[in-house]
Amino acid sequence: MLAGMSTIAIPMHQQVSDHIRQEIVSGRWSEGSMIPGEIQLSEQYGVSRSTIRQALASLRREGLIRGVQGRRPIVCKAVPSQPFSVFMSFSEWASAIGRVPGQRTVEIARRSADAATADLLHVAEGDPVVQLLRVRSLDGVVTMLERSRYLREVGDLLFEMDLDAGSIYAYLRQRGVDLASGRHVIDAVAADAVDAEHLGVVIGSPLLRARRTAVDAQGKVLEVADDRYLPEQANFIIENHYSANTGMARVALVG
Amino acid sequence: MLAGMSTIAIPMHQQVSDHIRQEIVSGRWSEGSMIPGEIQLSEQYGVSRSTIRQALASLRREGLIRGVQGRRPIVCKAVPSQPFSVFMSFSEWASAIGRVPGQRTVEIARRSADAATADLLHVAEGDPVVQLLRVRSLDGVVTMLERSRYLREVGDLLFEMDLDAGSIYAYLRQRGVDLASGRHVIDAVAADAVDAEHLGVVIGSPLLRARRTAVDAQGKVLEVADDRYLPEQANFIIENHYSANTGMARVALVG
DNA sequence: TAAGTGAACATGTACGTACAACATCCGATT
DNA sequence: AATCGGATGTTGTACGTACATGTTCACTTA
Repeated sequence: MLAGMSTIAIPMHQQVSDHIRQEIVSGRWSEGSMIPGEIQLSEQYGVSRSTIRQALASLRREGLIRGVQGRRPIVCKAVPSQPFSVFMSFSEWASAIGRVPGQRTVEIARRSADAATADLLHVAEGDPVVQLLRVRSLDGVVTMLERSRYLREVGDLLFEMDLDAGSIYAYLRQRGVDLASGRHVIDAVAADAVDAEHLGVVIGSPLLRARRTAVDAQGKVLEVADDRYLPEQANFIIENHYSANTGMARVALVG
Repeated sequence: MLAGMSTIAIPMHQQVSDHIRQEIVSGRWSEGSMIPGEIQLSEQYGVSRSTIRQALASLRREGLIRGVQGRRPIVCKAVPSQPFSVFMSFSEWASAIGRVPGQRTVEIARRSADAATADLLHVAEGDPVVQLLRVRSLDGVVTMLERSRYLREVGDLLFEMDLDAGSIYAYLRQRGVDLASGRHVIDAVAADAVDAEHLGVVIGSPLLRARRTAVDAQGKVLEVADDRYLPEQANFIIENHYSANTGMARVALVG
């Protein structure tokens, strides 16, 4: 039976999927091999087949297994998937890929929101917001220029922090600000004068832009950012599978 | 009741989710509003609550609705997730977002693989591959320049097809070629002479590049492509959540 | 007026049954 | 020997029940 059962109410199907996920990521169930059938799993875990199906549905969504009707599911080959915090935070990302993150804060300021910022942050035009401009590097190599704007109540915390020391994301979480989801809109832009100066390229050079929005559990927008990467230094990978839907889209712009 | 029911076996839950999806994308159920409860839907469609839940689960996965226990689900604002085929195929994508896809084939040729192509397609250098250069448009507006290279056995099928007519992806699937997963590596590049000519921009303009790899169920690489988008016409959106791992990553390049 | 309580409603979890559709393999027939 | 069936195993679909857990709102009470 399940090892980690405790008194707090963790749904059965989640306990099962967690357990199976362990089998997979630990490598005990190797890539490409078939996993036990639904009936066998239901006997093994002592739950109904419906519950097993619910658990397997999660794993399918995550892309860990896939299969077709009539055949037992097989373990997918590893996807280059990064957990939320790694994808949201430059510092945590750098650490996760074994590089040393660096940052130089060009400016931090509290000022009134212009129309565009107000719209993105869902505040009124003229409301105070905290604006941040940072150059970020990997192993000392300049990689990205970050323009962030924070909701005032969140941004004010940043004045108490040593911005060049560590991860803003980790700091905010420690202070009770919990980001729950994020959205990256990715396109390409030509470097403007500010980009050119800080990234060390000529004006007009192609940059990879990720416009980022960070949202808390209640759906309140806490941060919007415009990150511009040197395309030689970093890029984004999206991997998707026939059976597993992932949170990505290609969109067309009107006009 | 359901309008489009027919004799062929489309699962009930899919018919329901298709129907509800229509209500949403058509705007009849407006963004942010609550949708009917599960019980009410089950009476409306004449199916069990289990079936309704299965339908709603799909919509939740696609990001069209969201909700919490005890409260009726609400219609999400716009976009997020697209199914595999929509993300892999330009034509299916265009249709899904309500635009008319267009294409002009500049060249289709069978030639020997150069070193870079051979490496990506996992064939020997000099092996024959099928190479394709197409300009793709939305509603008649030039959007993307596609450079594809196909494994010979797959690419040969394309000579029998009217390339300017429809979706290669759909055609290949019909011919028994089933793509199972894909990978997009996204960055920015400056337009070269070929890009400039076909996309109507000046050399050096920033373009959004997606280097695409399509793989079948056995893990064999069938197609590699270099798609260059006008950043004003299309971009990529990645949405991720604290709890759900999705198949995306930001990577750093060495050297 | 403000806070608290509970009924009504809604979704989440878990069980169960029955049958349909598909894959695989083995044996019989050609 | 090759092909065609059918048995068997497996997942997909659809139904149903029961109870747990969470939200909302109207009404009661302090």
